Amino acid sequence: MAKGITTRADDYSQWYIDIVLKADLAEHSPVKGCMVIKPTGYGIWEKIQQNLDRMFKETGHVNAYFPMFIPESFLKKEAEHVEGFAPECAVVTHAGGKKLEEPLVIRPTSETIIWATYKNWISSHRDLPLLINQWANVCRWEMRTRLFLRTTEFLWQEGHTAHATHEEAEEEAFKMIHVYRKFAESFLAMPVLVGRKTNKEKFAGALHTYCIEAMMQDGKALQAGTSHHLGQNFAKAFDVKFQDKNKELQYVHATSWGVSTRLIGGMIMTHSDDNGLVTPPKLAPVPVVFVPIWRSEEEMALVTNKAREITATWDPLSYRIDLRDQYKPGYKFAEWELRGAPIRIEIGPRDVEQNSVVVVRRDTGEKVAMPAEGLREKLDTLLEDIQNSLYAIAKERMESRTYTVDSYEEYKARIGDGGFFRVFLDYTTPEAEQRLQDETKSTVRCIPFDAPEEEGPCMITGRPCKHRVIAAQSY
RNA sequence: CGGGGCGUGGCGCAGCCCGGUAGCGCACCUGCUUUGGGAGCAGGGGGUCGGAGGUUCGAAUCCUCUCGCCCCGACCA
Repeated sequence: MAKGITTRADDYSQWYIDIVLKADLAEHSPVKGCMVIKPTGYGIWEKIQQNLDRMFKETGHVNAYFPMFIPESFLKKEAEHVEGFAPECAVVTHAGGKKLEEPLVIRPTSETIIWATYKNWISSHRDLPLLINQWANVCRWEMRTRLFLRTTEFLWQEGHTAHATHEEAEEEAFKMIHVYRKFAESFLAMPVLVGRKTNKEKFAGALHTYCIEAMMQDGKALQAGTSHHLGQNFAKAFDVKFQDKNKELQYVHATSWGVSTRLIGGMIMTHSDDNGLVTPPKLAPVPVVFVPIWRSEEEMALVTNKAREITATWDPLSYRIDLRDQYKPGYKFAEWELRGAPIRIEIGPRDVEQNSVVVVRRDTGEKVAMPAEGLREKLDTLLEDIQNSLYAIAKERMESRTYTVDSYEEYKARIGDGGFFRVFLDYTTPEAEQRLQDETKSTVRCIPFDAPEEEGPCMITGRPCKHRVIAAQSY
């Protein structure tokens, strides 16, 4: 067992904290709720950025950057929006040694500053659609924080688009939640449910919110990404109009969508084990690490030269040779395991002699000898196997822990054990949802897109429902 | 905001009850031996104990106030 890591069975929450700290992903900063993301953690974020950014650009979006300071009055322009964010905003009242005329809010999200700007960018239907994304930090003063899952300041991307019609905006919001789904599945190896939030759970200021929800190893749900159809709410608040083909002035239709460093928390809680971090190969900053083994200077030269020879034509970012000589091989094995490197390669004098290496996969611990010839191809296959296997295991877990329940009594009895519950729940008014939250500390996570038509009585109010929703405890 | 915990070399902790001028492990530096699952020995450097005030000949230790962080619950990506 790894040193100093609480087991999941013992205390899941403490296990998570131990992983983050011991795998050297992040540490607490001097300010409450803030964290320093260390190179190992940031390397994962960079992989997330690179791959998502590509997906955004492939779907026609471009990047820009808007400032983090927002005039306080901007926030107040959209009533629902203000209400949603006011309590968690950090406000700058002094700068340059004096009190500011108007306080500046540190962005909790950028809708307001962006729509104030779009007003000047949009005048004709020819300016639409406007498809912009930004990578940024935002700040939300939460009561309770957790490393990566909920920090006072966090990194994210926020897409903000403007469209000529309701239908186009709807299509965009729908398209982007599917980009997130695809990213979660193929890069994070994290299966997700795709669906719509209830009115109670939707973004303040949106017509509706789409989401992807993942299940962590303890059975709790994690909202991993959201996409909002904002309708004309912000266009009206910031007076953003365009002239259509019929020379009519129209308010534009908007969307916004985002994922954050929370994804790293999701990745950890989906795949890691009691020995440390497990990183899906596609997000691993160092997918393959060589640990050379030697007893003398001669052996060191022999072994490291062999490792260099094997990797001569490889992408330098696809592997690392751990040449540190202050640590013994055993220490390095344990350390790379703790840090989640998907594949470790042990290479010592015996291997050099046989022109082979020992390959160890992080997820299963399986250890096999492989010939040095054609190693790269074998590793690529193995990395793919690991990626697929992680996904398959997570998917199996999510499916086996999704239950169909009809009675509220049964729900109350079982919700504490975790899992997703397919239930009839009337979300057309807040009543049932409120009771659910008060009585079971769980919420409706989403109305899945693929929920089949199925009639039944709400398990709380008895009112008729047309399909089931997913309820669960969540992070 | 409520409950719990903590603040002492970089990290983790002991010392506090019964005041006497700071100790242990890890890490770090030097040297030698080691190196296929978290090396060993020897030598060495580094802190005035979260902050302020008070009691006292003397405070990490006692008293008062204060600041901060973490964890658990009520709000949220």
